[in-house]
Amino acid sequence: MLKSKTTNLNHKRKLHPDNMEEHNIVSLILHGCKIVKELESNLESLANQSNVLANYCDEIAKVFGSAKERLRGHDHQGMLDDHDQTRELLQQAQNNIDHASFQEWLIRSSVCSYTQAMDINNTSTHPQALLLGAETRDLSGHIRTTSAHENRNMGRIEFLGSSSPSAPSSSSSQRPRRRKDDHEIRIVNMAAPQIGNTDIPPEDNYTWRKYGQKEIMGSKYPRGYYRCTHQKLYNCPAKKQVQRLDDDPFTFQVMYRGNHTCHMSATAPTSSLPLQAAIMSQEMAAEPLTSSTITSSVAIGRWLSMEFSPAGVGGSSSHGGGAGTSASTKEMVEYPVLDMADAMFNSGSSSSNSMDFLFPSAEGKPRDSGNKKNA
DNA sequence: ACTATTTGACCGCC
DNA sequence: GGCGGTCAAATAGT
Repeated sequence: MLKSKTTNLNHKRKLHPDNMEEHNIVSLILHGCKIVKELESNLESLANQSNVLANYCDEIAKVFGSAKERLRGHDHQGMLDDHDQTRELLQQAQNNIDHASFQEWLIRSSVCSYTQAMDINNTSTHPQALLLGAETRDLSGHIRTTSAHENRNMGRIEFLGSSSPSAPSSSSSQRPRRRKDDHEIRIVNMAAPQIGNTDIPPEDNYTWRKYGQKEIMGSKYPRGYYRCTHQKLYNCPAKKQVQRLDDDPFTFQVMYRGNHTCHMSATAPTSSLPLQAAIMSQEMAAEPLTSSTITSSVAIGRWLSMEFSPAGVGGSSSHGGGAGTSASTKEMVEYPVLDMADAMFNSGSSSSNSMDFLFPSAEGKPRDSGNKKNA
């Protein structure tokens, strides 16, 4: 009857306690950038010293690999939400490194080795999947996705497709309930925040509203039920269920159901950045997204997922609405990466911060009116 | 005042 | 009938 509020769990899910880690990661990236620059400046003189070059490459790969890992483990905690400091630090990185060489490095670097991850043709890629490096394949209606590389179960993603061949007949009850809708189901394992409130499900750059929690038979931990915050406003059907794994309480299993349609809203902010437009179009092809919720980790996930790999992208007809098209394969492949680099380094004259691409302002996020009860 | 979360009840499906 | 998904009143937080 009367609810006893458990206030200790009643924290807002926007808490991002470890700015320190964020700072460390960016510092790591900065360090990597410096090494790249150093290598670049010495490249000619070291051209015949393969050992030294190899050491440089190792170091670069190590530094960025480490940053990558920490980003992947960290972004779920929403670190990129509060990014003024990050923005500033990356701006320093921008000043620290030559534009063209970084573009080239981006293309060649192991940071972009999320390769298999990226399947632009795919039509059901979740941003989180992109971030975690998911590969998707259409298996006759049964789509399954797994992490391209990740030893831990974090990042493992499965696309299960609709599991309800028998659509429920629309109920004639007073409280019509839709059950087992036709939306595809995607399952993602995500690491729990290691710092702060580990009860908080990892961020996935959407805004969710919890509408239920249930003890599940045979499971140690309850399952939380969330729906898109914009469900009411934009009739967005996206939902997710979050549950800790029995054998690994530090991992959440997140089941996504339904695609976000809230980006359709005319109120959703738009971007002027060409790359973001390209990303948007890819996102649109992949999965409806609200531009207001394309936040940095998604952008970075996209970015990191890009690779100079014609095989991976060449056949994509849905590649970038913004990119126009009949460009050579290489151009088409490079376009997103170069564009991203352009976005980063072309200080441009526009007042808009080029870092906005990576760290869009939080103010763009519309707040939802919520489903107020008609008491 | 408004929004988000909690939680018992309700309901559909197996 | 049991389980899981959802509803919605109560309540906490801002």
